[in-house]
Amino acid sequence: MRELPRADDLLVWYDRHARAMPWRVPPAARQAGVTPDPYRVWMSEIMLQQTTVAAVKSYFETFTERWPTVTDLAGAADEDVMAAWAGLGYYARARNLLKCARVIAEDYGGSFPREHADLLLLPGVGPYTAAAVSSIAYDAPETVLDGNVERVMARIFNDHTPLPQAKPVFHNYASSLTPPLRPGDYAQAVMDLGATICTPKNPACGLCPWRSNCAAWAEGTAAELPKKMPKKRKPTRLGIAYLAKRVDGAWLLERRPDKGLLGGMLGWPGSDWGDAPTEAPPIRAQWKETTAEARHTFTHFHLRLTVKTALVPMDRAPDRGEFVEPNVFERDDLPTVMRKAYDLGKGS
DNA sequence: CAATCGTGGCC
DNA sequence: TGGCCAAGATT
Repeated sequence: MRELPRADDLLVWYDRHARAMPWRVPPAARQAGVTPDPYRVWMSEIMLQQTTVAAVKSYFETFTERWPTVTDLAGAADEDVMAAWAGLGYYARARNLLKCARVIAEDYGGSFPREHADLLLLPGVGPYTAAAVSSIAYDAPETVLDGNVERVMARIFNDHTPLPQAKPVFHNYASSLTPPLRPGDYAQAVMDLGATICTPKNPACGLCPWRSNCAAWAEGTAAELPKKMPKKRKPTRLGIAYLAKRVDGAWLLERRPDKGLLGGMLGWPGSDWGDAPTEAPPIRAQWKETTAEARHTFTHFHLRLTVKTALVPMDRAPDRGEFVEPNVFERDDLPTVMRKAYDLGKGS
């Protein structure tokens, strides 16, 4: 009978191999008494939802330099936060980030609650993030269950139950391994293990501190776990984006509604996105079609965006959207799909 | 509760 | 190229 893996063995590994990250207090400093800033822990966890560490780093630096405290962030203008988030994706996170900051500033006197149950009530904070903030920021013995931990548990216990069905069971596995001492470092250690050793493809089992306790290693099934439900294939949708440039260089843009795809972000006025998009120019003009189209893949569909451009006189009012002066317009305030359309149409 | 919600890197 | 994957939450 194989023994359960011990948290201590992982912590020893973590003390040696913890990756340096802008939001992380390294294990040595932590054990010397340095405590993490809950605001930075929360900020990083929101940004890291379904997003790679590499993609998050520069955004985290920008946000925390521009808004050093949750009170600063609470006082920011919506459009500034959305623009700063542009390119990172899943824009509901940015809207909820700001909502949450305002709740913390107004209802909690600027300090984050410690309890998992209280954190769970905050906008944009779900079971994972509540456990992450509670454990990492306050060293509470909560169990984090993210994609890394799911993979590690599936392998340690050689459980072939497909996700997401297996989630509750995997949480029980993870909970049974969570230690009362250094739970914050432990939470980060399991995730680091999943990110660097117990990887989705070609896991480096030879370097794993838990190898001798891993059922999948013993059975040779590590690489095929965790099992997942088959995914649907993505349909392709078509659309038209209208890039109107006024003779002074101002661009015609539109703020998208808060709900739905790219909610709250700036974008080019456009058609619907579907099988046969209907023409919907936002202003009367001589529209020209660019030769290439913008291709972009969202979570659940492919988009092929036809870009049309026009030059319009100063005195012509648009039916939709607002002109943004050239000294105010920033390409990088746009979500990626809109940047692609801009890159195709900016020269015309 | 299954569907929705971005993007970039990797193979 | 296209599917997979990443420190998930919301409805």
